[in-house]
Amino acid sequence: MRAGRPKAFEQSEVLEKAMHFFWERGYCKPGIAELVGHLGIGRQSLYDTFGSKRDLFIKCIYHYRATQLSTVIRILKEASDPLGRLKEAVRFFEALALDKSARGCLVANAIVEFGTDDPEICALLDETLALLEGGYLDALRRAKRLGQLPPTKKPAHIAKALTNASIGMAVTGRLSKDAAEIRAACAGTLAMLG
Amino acid sequence: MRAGRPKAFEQSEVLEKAMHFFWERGYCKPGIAELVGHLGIGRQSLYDTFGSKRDLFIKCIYHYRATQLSTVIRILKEASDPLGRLKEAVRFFEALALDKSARGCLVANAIVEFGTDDPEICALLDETLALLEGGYLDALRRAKRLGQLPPTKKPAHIAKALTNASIGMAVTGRLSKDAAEIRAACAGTLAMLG
DNA sequence: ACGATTCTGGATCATTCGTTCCAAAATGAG
DNA sequence: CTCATTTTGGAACGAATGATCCAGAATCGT
Repeated sequence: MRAGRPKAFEQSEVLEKAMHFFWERGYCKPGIAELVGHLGIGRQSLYDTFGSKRDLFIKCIYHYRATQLSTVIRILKEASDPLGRLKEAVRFFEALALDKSARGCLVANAIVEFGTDDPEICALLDETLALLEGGYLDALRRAKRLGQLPPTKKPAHIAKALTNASIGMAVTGRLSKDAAEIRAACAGTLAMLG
Repeated sequence: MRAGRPKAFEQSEVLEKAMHFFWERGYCKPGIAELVGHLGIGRQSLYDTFGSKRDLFIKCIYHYRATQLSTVIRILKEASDPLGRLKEAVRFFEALALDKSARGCLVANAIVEFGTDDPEICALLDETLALLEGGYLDALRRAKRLGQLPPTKKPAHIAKALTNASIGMAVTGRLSKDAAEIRAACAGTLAMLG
């Protein structure tokens, strides 16, 4: 097997950079030139490796799921102290909103930006959101079984409401608000659990 | 005072159409041609009357505030039964999310789309959100005074959390989800009040 | 050295962007 | 009618869009 010049970059590293780029700058606004400038590879290498801008973006959503969202879900699936895990997860989104870069959440941003006119991406985003909701639901059910949750609360409802509030915090995080305001919103949200 | 051909359109009617257009299609994606096609006036009339695309969008935010957001705030400021008003307001955003057109909320959409790179629009959106939060806070304080709210709940926190959840519902509404799912999320959110 | 593979960036593509210029048509008041 | 004003849309602007082609340099295995 003859072989030529080796790849000068790690595909996964570039994907990581691309994810952070779209996360912060959005999909529609920045052009290819700006994107390439942030990736550290040539324009043609980009098209050869990842296909179109849209293809790359879809790969970034999967990467976001695997590297960012998965950490919240891992927290929620831990066996001990499910109520504590729930608070921890909400605090994760609080941290998102507190972040100075005001990136929000890649998935939430994409939901808004793509609207309904790209069914494939839309379905992918919906599916991604369902993963988070599933994590919440799992922890809520265990919390209820342990008596950590008032018996009147319905896990299915709260799971959806927490997912919803998480998205809200991600969007709120795009405005650069006082840390105190964000913490207050988070504290209010946790009132759902008591 | 000599005068010529009269204006063939009502400025406020065109503004209304423009608002609905940006609401549904976003700001960045659609071009001027598509916009003009929906307004029913000529391209040059658009620039003469409203200035640039960005100028028009800012006017649309004000219009949205005056025609859409104001109805929620009016509900929240009604004197009687503040807890009922709060539920009514949350149900307003539930209706937003249930809407088949999947428009979400113009303000929430704009927050995501503009990120941090347009300080003027950003400040306007922040200010607009504060109006909603103020409405929630007002009703919450009155509810607490009337004993409709558990004394442990802090109106300032809940007001921010409800604002946050409202944004979340607006974003969730951009995905076309089952009505049942949206109603469940809404029901869970209302658990904050009990 | 040779062939194979990859990287890079300039040139180029058609398209679209927001915007401006302009000229013709329309319609009012004096 | 005349003049002022407004509407309309074609033409054009420079800039930017996403994407492709291509040539040259780089770097591997043989």
